[in-house]
Amino acid sequence: MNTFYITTPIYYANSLPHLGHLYTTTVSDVVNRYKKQRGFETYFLTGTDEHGINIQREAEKNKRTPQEQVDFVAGELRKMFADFGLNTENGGYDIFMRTTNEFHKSAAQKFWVQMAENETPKGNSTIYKDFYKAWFCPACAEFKTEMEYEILDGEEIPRCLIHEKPLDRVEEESYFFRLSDYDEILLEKIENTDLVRPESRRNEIVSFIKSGLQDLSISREKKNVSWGVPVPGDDSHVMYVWVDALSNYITAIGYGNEEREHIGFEKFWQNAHHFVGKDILRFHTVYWFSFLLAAGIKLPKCVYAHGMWVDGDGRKMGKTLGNVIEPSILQEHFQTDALRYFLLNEMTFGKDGKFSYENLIEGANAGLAKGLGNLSSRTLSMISKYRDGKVPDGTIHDENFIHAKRANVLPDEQDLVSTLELARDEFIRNFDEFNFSIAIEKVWDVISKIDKMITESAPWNLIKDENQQETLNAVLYRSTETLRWICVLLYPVMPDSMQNIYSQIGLEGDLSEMNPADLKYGDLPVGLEIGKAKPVFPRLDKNKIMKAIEAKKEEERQANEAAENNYIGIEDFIKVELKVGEVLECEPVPKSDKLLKCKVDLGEENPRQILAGMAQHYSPEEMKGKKIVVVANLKPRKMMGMESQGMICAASIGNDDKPVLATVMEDTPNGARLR
RNA sequence: CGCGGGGUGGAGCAGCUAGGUAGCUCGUUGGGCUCAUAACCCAAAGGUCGCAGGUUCAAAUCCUGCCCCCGCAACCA
Repeated sequence: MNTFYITTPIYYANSLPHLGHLYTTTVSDVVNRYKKQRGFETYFLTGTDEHGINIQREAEKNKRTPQEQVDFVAGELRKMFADFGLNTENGGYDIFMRTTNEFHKSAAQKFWVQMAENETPKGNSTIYKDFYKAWFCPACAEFKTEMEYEILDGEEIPRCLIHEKPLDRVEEESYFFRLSDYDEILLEKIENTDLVRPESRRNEIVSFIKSGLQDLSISREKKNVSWGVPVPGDDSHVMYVWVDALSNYITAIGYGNEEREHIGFEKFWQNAHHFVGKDILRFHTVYWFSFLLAAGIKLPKCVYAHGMWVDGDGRKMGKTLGNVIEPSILQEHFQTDALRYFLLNEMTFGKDGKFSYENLIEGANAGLAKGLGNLSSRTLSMISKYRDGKVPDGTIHDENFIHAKRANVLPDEQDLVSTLELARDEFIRNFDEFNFSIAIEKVWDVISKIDKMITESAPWNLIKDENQQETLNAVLYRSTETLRWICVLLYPVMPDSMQNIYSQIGLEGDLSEMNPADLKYGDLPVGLEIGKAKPVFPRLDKNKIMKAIEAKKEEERQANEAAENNYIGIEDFIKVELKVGEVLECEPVPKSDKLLKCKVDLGEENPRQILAGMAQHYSPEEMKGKKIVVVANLKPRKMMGMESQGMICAASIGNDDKPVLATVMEDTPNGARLR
């Protein structure tokens, strides 16, 4: 059996699920189902990339361990995929890959070793150790060359041209991958082939390679980045994302480990397809291909870069603009199949597409409710009404030809058959090329043709005419048979709904196992008892849905506003008692580097004992007699065995938080309150 | 000269690689029909294909120049 391996990117586990994840995984799911129908043994991978400094930081921010952080994000993503029927139980992905899987870590190390053992095409060592001294843009997560940064007048630290932020000077020991030796072989593989698609993206990659490749840093010192896979044979380094993350595509199917061997690395890798967003195409071609070449592993069949969704006005989606499409809202208001149809139909695969809730509602109503759903409904209800719910024989005998012609119906079905066959072949051809929207359009041409046939032949008149009974039968049979074809063709796009219509026709069997290429006109059995007809695609009430969505967005916006701008009300401020005090006595705290012990007069009966962490910057003598500002109602706290009954306010400057005492400009009585 | 995408009837797009009557969806207007999810069918209106040059018998399509719009903090397919 032919095999087919499809992957989404493994999504970086430091952000919550969004439309982008949903889109790529949905498209991959559609292709996976399609290939299964076509008789391929398929394997479908999605998952999360869980290592690296950003995860570490995100974990810190959320007061979690890195493992807890990635468990959380991976869980959220799986939840979303399940909500949209993309999980294994619903016939979706075969593995939710995680780079923190133990089998992956050891296999990724094997991959590293295998690369290191070979020479580059130009006869050099593939991996070498060097010192890294370069300007690094944390935002790009990339080192910048002279061409990629600018030094503004009067500044010493260059700024990234993209982000316009100062760069970090990074100097550390690092393992390097000798990418610069792979330019020729990459061009040979990529240029003039279909390996990277679509063509416009391929050109971009080709010109990137031609502009010169720089060796790639593929490790970080463990003391800086601990959350990663250790470099084999050198515990002081962990792999920097690329080798670790990209190799998941092969470790998941059994490369370099026993746990996944049963999936079959040889079997599936020979027909591997990566679907990625255009923003990460470079990593999946230049880097990934070079790694594979270095390890002596065949390249995948195809890397396809799809476009991005922008909002209805063509702007990028983002939190600041508030135009993000929320998976939870999609889940709440729309059928999954309607969404799948929209995602596949609306975007010319490979280009950017516009997405708004309005577009989705209108698209689903036009294509599904008014189009396919209505066709199914009118066809089946006529069979119920006119033929007792049984599919009639569509043959028109010679003696009735004349009647059929009068009713604008062709006596034989040959015209319809060739239309259907052409549509089927075009559908398959375009689907094979991942031209989803064109493939879908072919089906809608057929829907339109049947709608037209029904209107022109007017079955509601035929039923009244004794001579037209065969004509009516033919119209009904042809419509129903077309509907059956459509179910098979569109199954990958809308699995549940097509199975639903299929059973309403009265047919049994699993569409997932029906090869569209095997469709033959006339396979719909005569006399078949149709099932109960019920609407498959309810018409969406645009006003109602938009109102609900707006209300929810407004609610969220207000919640965000309160949380985001860190304003506090006067009632919060007033809780803090700031008072002027005078340092009466001051001495260092024994065995402490930082603490000074002060007696401070706050105009109260007794002076307070306050410990302040400023010994490295102020001497006891300097402190004595100073008028200072104290937080008077801070909960007392013990430090170095002594109680501190307040806090001395100071500005904090520089990287080492050097304190600068806050004081008052004029003589002020002790105990005066600041407000 | 930062990088990239794009400018085609009211809206969203296809067509551009291999020049030859400008197409699709939605919307609008009028008509038809009633089996159907206020659906379906027919017809009409509506376009200087961003601008200016060039090549050509012929340019939305090829060449040159120009103008305009969008994305490029973080997250991120």
